[in-house]
Amino acid sequence: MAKEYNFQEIEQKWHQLWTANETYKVTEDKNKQKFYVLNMFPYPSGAGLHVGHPLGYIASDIYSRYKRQKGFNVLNPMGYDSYGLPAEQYAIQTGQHPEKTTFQNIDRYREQLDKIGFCFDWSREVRTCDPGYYHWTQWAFQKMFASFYCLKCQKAQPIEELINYLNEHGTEGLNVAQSEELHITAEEWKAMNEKEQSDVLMNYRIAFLGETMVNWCPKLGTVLANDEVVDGVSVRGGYPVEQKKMRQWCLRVSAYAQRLLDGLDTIEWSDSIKETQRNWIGRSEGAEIEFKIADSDKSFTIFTTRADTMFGVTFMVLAPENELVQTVTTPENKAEVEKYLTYVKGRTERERQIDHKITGVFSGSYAINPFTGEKNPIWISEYVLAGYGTGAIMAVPAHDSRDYAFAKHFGLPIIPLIEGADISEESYDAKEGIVTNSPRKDVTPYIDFSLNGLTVKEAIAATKVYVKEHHLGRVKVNYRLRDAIFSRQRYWGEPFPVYYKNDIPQMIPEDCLPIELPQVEKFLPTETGEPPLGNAQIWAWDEVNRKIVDKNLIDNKNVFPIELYTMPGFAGSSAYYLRYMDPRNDKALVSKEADEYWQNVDLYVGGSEHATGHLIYSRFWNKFLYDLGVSCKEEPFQKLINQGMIQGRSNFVYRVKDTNTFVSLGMKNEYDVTPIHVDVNIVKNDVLDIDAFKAWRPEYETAEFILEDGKYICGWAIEKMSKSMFNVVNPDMIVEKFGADTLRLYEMFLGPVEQSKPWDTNGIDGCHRFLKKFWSLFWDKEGNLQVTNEEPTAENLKSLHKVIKKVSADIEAFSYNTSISALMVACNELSQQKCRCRQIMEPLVIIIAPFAPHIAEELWEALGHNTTVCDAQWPDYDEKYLVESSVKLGVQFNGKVRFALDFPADATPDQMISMVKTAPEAQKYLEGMQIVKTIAIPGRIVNIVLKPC
RNA sequence: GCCCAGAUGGUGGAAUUGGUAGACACGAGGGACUUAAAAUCCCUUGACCAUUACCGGUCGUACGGGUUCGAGUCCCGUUCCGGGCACCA
Repeated sequence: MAKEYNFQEIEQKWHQLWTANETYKVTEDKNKQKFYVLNMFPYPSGAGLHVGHPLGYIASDIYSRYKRQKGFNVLNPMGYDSYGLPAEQYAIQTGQHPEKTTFQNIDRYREQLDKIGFCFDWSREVRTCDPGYYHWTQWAFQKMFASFYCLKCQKAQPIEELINYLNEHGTEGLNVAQSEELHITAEEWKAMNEKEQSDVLMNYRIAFLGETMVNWCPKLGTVLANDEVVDGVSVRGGYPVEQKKMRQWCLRVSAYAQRLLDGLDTIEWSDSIKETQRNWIGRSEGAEIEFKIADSDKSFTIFTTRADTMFGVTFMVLAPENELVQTVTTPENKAEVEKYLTYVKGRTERERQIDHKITGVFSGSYAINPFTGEKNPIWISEYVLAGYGTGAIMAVPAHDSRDYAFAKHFGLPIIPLIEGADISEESYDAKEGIVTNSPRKDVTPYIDFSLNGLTVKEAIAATKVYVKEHHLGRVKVNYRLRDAIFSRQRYWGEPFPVYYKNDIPQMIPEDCLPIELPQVEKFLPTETGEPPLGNAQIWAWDEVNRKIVDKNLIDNKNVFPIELYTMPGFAGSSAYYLRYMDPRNDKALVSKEADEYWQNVDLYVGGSEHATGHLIYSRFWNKFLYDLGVSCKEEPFQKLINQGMIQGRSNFVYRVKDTNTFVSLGMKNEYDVTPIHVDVNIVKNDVLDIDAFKAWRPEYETAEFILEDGKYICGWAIEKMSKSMFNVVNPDMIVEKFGADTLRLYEMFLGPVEQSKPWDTNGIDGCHRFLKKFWSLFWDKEGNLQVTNEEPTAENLKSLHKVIKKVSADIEAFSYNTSISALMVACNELSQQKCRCRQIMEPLVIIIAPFAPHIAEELWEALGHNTTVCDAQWPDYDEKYLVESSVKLGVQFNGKVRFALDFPADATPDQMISMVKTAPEAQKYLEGMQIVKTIAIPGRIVNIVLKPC
């Protein structure tokens, strides 16, 4: 009896040994080059790990193991993003503390992860809900509170510096990131009381309390960040979201907009994700130009990217929320304007986003074009957004499609400014062409400024210069990137280390951190509408004794209320990669030594759905820590691989209407049938297990079947993986049936890691079969190791070196499916060659180890090694074994292959051509023809171009 | 509407980046072993034509053009699918 591949025994054995020997524990080792591999840590949901999770983990595990064998000191940690809404929602429903369910879920995740054989260093595990961890989330928040962003030095600076500046100069000449432009003299600043000064500083702090329009989700009872809202509904739960003005903690992410944009050029991420981030940041260069309101001493500023179209402005538009609306509305128009504002208020964000109705109202006032002196009517319309630019625009209907639609609808004039542009049907928006009508001599015969004859691009530049020189406005860069709303009205999140003294927020001293999440009985908001933390009794700060005390002790002297908000989900996930470097440090987020050794993440693996959330926030967070000198690298994730989504592959059975008879796929068109989802776990290769089906549901017990070829073939469709479609595949079942090594191999063999693909177990047998074949290479019929010390043949060496070359290159390129193919080929070749030389087999075990570590360890041990295969050195290939003495090439005439010919490997192009000319097979093609041209590339191609004589 | 990435057998996918398209695997068909099943092994498998057999031929990488001795790969246009952004001035 041959020795069987008993994967269950093997895998269990090695899991135990790995744990016992701490095989995957890493320490900072200055003698070795570091390599940091990181997976986006999971949120431990109640549903457990599904087959989509391991995809990325396996890919990065292979890379980690490979790098380790290449001699790198590899950090490959894992942890849990363990604060979040689902656990809290579950707590509200069942009364179970979210910590309890979260920990249960974590245990289940760990169990599932362990089965797959990852090389995580679990001694470095972090959990975002652990006080030892969120200590540093709170700490970073306090640092942001204590900082402002200097635009001149493009860096976060201590707020004290700003205070000093205000003391000396007021806001005069201040070039910093701010919520709004303030004009305060040093004297005014110094005359302010504490509360007023605090409010002024909020305008500059990187973490600040802001009265802003927020996305309020009534159903979830909390505010949401922009990336948590899609199409006017919450990403989690899909509940409606409305705009509401609220006082919230915010992070001044927008201050870093330019650095976030520039940094993209220094990192190796996919073009599509960089593009997504660029869109999200939304940089646009333009100018702010001031328009005076006619018959008034007031004026307002608009933002435009098309300064060249100043001569085509025919009206102005204010956003309905713009503060100037009241000012510009004349008494005669007041009633109409009020009516319109009421209409706009009644429209939800979602409605405004979905249908773009052309609506608006004339305010009665006019604005004076600073170039031409023309009076343009000021309109109010919802198509202008309050949150972007200045909330006011100059309308150039000839060259902006929205202005055009508005002008047509309300019968406003349209003046073309570009030569040859046809604007009879639609506006000409392209930034191309030659400018004309600028100025129009009939309107402004006196102006000494002309754009006529310039291209649009030249005209934009010329206008900006003119605006600057004549103090009509300023050149301005706008970003769409908004500041992040940083507070949530929820329980299960990091508490803010903040208390309120006379309504002025104060930071709890750094040495008193962390402020631990208090226990509460109920997880819902309080009866008075306070956030859930309002239910906590022991939740007040005693300033004198420096500790948390009972709320009843609140007085106005030294006990104060603590912030009731908690931090959002992205707080904990924004700097976790730094914490893994030094996870148990209670003196700092990360020690200087650990940070300088591990630097940043070399390879980050995770889903692309985080492109505008986590991947922006953590870049921002890291840049801030970089400014502080905590992180030595400006970008946290050097290379990013986005694993594709795993979709579900659903199966259907077809029930004949009004019967309990099911008809096989091939004949369903002959009947009137209803497709019904069937559990994919009772279908194999689209063939239904009829007995299992009958047992699946009581109503199918008596089911009858119309078969084809004695089988019931199911239909299939690619759909989202979901319980209701019975297409969820759990990795545990695969591990049980085929082993972790097969699962690993198969998930990688499915296709490129970055591609989304349906989960389809149809091919899993092939991978399992390969492992069995591989296993049997090592054992003879009696179950003894058949590896010998024979000298390998040239053929053996060639097979081995070919596969080493291919697999090394493919792993570096994350092309795991092709490396597995190469391993399969090598296995077949060596099996055919009946190769059993140790010199061949040992390297083979080493290169299969990243993919199938359990079987590799077992064989490595059988080969007589008492070290782990993880530390076996990755073999180098030698080109000399791959060189052919002769190469068979197709000989082409006029680009068509006619016959094959053997060429010496070192033949020169000329020699190749003369060989072809003299080859007997060639004569019938050469006859009566003359050679026009010859092309020969050694090892590649030989082609002779002929034409008749 | 704008931007990005794609389209290759019955299926998942290869193709050294311009050099014999379809590696590898699944599925399917045929065969061997077996009382039988499982497992294992061998052969066939892009389409069409030709053929007793051998040797062959034509067409083929979404569609239409182009560059080239030669195009899945490069260029122009079209269609379709996926992703992102979207009254962003």
